[in-house]
Amino acid sequence: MKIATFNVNGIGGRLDLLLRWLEEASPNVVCLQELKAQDTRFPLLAIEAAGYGAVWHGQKSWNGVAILAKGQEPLLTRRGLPGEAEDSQSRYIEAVVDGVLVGNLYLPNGNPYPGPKFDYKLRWFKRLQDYAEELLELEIPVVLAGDYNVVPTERDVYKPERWKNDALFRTEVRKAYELLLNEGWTDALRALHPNETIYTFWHYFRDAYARNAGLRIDHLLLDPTTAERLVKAEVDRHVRGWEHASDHAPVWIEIEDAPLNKGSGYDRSVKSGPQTQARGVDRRIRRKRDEAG
DNA sequence: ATGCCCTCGCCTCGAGGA
Repeated sequence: MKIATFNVNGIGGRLDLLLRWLEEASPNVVCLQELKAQDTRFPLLAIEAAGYGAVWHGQKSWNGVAILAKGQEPLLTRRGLPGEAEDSQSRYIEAVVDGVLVGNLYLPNGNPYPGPKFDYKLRWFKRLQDYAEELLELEIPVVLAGDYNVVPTERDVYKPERWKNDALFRTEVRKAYELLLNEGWTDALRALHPNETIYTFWHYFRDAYARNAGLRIDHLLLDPTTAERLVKAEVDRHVRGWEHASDHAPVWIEIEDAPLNKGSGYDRSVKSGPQTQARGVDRRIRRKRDEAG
C-alpha cells in the first residue's frame, strides 16, 4: 500500500501536474495540502476520471486539504482538528482507507516570529500532540501525513544558521515535533534514510531547486505497528523540476500488508474487503471515542 | 535586513507563503 503526501500549492493551477503525477506514481492514498480553493471548486470530476475517490476540506484562497483513494471512496472520519472551536482554517482531514486511518494535516507556517501567527502555530501543534495521543490509544494503524512546516533537525535544511529565527526551525517548533516522535510516532523518511540529506521543498526564489537549497518539511508519521510494516519511503524529487511545479515535491511510503495472527484486529481486516475493513476500523474509532466521552 | 517567485482574488496590486 502506497501512501503519499503532496502540498500542491493551489489545486486550481496545479491540476494538470497532479494528474500527471497520479498517473506516473499511482499511489493508493494521497494527502493533498494547500488546495487554495473553496469546497465548490474542488475538481472532483477530473480526479474521479483519474480513478480516485476523494474527500476534502476547502477554504477560499488559503489552506485546504484533501484525501484521495485509488478505486474507492475514502471513509471520512474527521474534518478539522479538535481543540479550538473558533479555528476556521481548513488544515486537517482524516479518513480510513483499507484499514488504515490516514490523518492529513497542514500545520500553520507561523512566520513571522515572534507574533500572533507563531503563537497560533504553537497552539495548533499542541492540539495535534493531544489528538495524536488519542489516536495512538486507538491501537489501530495510523498514518499522520502532511506539510508540518517543521524542519526537524539541522540536517533537514541547506543552511541551518540562516533559519534560526524562522518559524519552521525555531527551537519550540522542533521540540514539539520531537515530542511527537518521543510519544511513539516514527518519521518514515528519516527512519529508512537515517543519514541522508533529503529535501521535500525548494523555494521558487533564486533557483533554489537547481542549487538544491531545500528544506525537509513534509512528513509521514507512523504509529508503532505501522512503522513495523514500513518497507519504503521516498521523495518524488523530479516532480519539483516539472513545468509549472509546486514548490513542494510529493513524498510517499510503501507499507506491506498487515500481518496475520497478530491480534489487534489486523487479521480480521486482512480477510475482509476494503469497505468492510474501513467500516470495521471506523466502528472501533467511534466506540473508543464514545468510551473516552 | 530584504527581496527573490508564485498563487489567489476579481484583480493588474496586495497578501501570504516558507
